[in-house]
Amino acid sequence: MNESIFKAMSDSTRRKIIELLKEGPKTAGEITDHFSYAQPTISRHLTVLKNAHLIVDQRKGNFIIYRLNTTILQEWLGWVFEHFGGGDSDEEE
Amino acid sequence: MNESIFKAMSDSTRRKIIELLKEGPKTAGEITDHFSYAQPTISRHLTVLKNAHLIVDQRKGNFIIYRLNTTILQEWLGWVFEHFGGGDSDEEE
DNA sequence: TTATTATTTAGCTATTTTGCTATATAGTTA
DNA sequence: TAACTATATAGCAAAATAGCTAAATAATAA
Repeated sequence: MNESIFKAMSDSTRRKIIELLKEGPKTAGEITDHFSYAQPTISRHLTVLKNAHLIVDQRKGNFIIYRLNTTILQEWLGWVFEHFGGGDSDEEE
Repeated sequence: MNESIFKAMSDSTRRKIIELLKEGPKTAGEITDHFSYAQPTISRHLTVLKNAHLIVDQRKGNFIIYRLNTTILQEWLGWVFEHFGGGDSDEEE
């Protein structure tokens, strides 16, 4: 569950896609245009992000619009901080 | 640079190792004992974490002591938050 | 020096990942 | 219906990952 998010996040192209979608929803084509990879390659990256529930898609005529799933992203950030932030051996004031 | 950290973080065993080391420094053997993987397998995970500079090692006689590199971890958390936290389309108050 | 202990490194296999091209699908337009 | 557009899926190849066992290394102890 978190596992699929970490895996999704471990690829730099996918991280860039997430940053793109922070600006707002975009079609698959618009996303593809930001990269120099073939269209199916980006499509599969989108699938990975979708399987991790980090993004959500919605058909609109011919296009498919992707948008960030803010909730999941925030939850993940929360989890990451809980587990890796604070509470070190050496940092006490 | 960040890439190697994300890759290191994308494996659940390595994340557990980091959580272990948050309790304090441990020898490779102590770390290994927490898992059911063969000792060389854990050793390689430690190498991955070391290459990402998330942990640091120090020989002490026969043993090798691993400790968390708190600085790098904090930096990474900061980066993650900068890039993925806040600033959504939908969340304004 | 030899043996023992803790750990890493080498080398192998199976699986997963990431890219590609070619093809299929869904929707729109003529 | 036929053609066109946007996107996904299939299938392949190369590379990376994660596990294993066996062997090497470094330090200590006898």
